[in-house]
Amino acid sequence: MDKKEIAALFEAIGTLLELKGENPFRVRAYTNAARALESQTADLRQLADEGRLTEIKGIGPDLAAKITEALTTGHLKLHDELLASLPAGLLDLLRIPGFGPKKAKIVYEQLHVNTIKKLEAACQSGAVAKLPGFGEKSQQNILAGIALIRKFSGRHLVDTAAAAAQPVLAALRACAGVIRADIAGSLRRRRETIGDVDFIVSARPADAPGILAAFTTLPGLLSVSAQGPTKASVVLAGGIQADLRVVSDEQYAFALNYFTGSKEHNIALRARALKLKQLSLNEYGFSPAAEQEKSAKELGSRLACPTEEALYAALELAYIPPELREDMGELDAAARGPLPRLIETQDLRGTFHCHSTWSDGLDSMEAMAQAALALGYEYLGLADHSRSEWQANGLDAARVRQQAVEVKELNARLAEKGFRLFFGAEVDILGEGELDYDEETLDLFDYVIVAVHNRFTLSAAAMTARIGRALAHPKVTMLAHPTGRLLLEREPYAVNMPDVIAAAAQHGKIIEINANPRRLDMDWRLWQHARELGVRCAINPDAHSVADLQFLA
DNA sequence: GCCGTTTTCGGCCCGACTGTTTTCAGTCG
Repeated sequence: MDKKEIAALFEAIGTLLELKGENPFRVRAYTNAARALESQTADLRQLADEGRLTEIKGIGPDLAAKITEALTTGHLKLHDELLASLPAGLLDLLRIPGFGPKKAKIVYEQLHVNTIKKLEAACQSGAVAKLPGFGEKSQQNILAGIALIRKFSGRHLVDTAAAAAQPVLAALRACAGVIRADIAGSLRRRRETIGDVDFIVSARPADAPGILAAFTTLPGLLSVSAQGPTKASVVLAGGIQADLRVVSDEQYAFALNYFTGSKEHNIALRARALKLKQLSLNEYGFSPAAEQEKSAKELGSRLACPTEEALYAALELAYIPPELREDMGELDAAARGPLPRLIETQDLRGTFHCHSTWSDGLDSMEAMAQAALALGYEYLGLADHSRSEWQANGLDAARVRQQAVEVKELNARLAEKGFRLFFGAEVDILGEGELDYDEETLDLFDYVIVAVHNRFTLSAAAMTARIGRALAHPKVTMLAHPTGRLLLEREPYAVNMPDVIAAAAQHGKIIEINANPRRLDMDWRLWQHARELGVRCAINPDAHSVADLQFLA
């Protein structure tokens, strides 16, 4: 077991103890210990061998013994016992937003509810609203939360999916008989969350069985759910579903395009093929619309397209990069002429939304600066959390002053390398749009990012007005990711984007795109609108560590 | 369960929001 796994065990024990109604400080000891382990750089086994585990802050004699137990036996007796003493589904209930251990305990004890399904039924029957501490509103919120979970269940963050997919792609490309191989689907479109990973391979039919066999026997697979002559489905480690389709090389561009999607983009593309060329488009090729009664596969393509570029050209469209294929205006734009060049990672000269160990970052300011330098960046902006983000170790005014001194010292040393650190902050928008620092403190920063971290349930109009007031502040430079970050099982807050863009235009502020660097997860007509209004948009994903910076690159 | 220029038990670091309360508890970040 490594420290990450042990940290996860401690985290789980904390949750289980909370469900049992244990002493909250004992619970906190486990969660604190989990954090402490995650940020530990030293080798745990070595510390254990030397009897130095208790030197880690938050680890006492008891937890040190548990770490040793986990290291030697691979599991924890306490964890096993806790799991056995509670119904398995109970933990699942905690995935419902706004539904914590205390509420789970109540519904379990009073209604014997121990699964999401039973909880849903209890809400629908009205039984939950009658429980002490619950009401009609809570009952509705639980139902809404369950719906949300269903919507996002089984989705994975793009970096997790990409990390799982890369070795598979490499293995496929190394297979005998593989002519071309690529990742398709939402991972190719670089969505923030990925349902499953699609691989497309072209090969001669004779080579297909070998390729499919290699795919279904990859090391580390959790299971094989389907295997046929041209298609196979497996579950990769981490629970990510992956599909492989093997096609002929003539079909490759069509298959890649079809399985890259999005569905909406495909529909629009097929409609264009029909309307403009009287051709039916599917995953195997173009065929005359009049001959649709024949199987599309059998017809093959009447219009050879060796590449996606050729496919788009056949429809009199400029090439549309996968990141833009959402039917959000990209077809119209591609019909008018070449699309604007997308920003590539090599275009990045620096980034402005970095956290350090001063707040909730994992690496020091100097380590972050050195990493940025190594990536060839010219600058790096540090924007640690403000006072109100206490759980993220947000800085009060006194610590901001100390940090300013350190930044100055670092800059004195980095200047000779042609590198500069900018001193900023990610400042919470409070109440009705006030900022989390006084004017004197705000004056210490080179730039200020304002961010929404609370009151997520405000109406779009109220949230937009609140953001507008914050943007009006003269010290504010930019607004952090205004759609909110799409987290798994979390909905971003509601905001009226055209009005936010108008407010940014009025006050000359920058809007930060805190998403995948090449991807604007928003109707890009809106961004065009922003550009017309003179609003600058910054690709500025927040980085909490050197690893984050490197992932970005 | 951890921590301590509080050395041996008592405290454990916040604040906003929501929904249920008629003065507060649960959840979240």
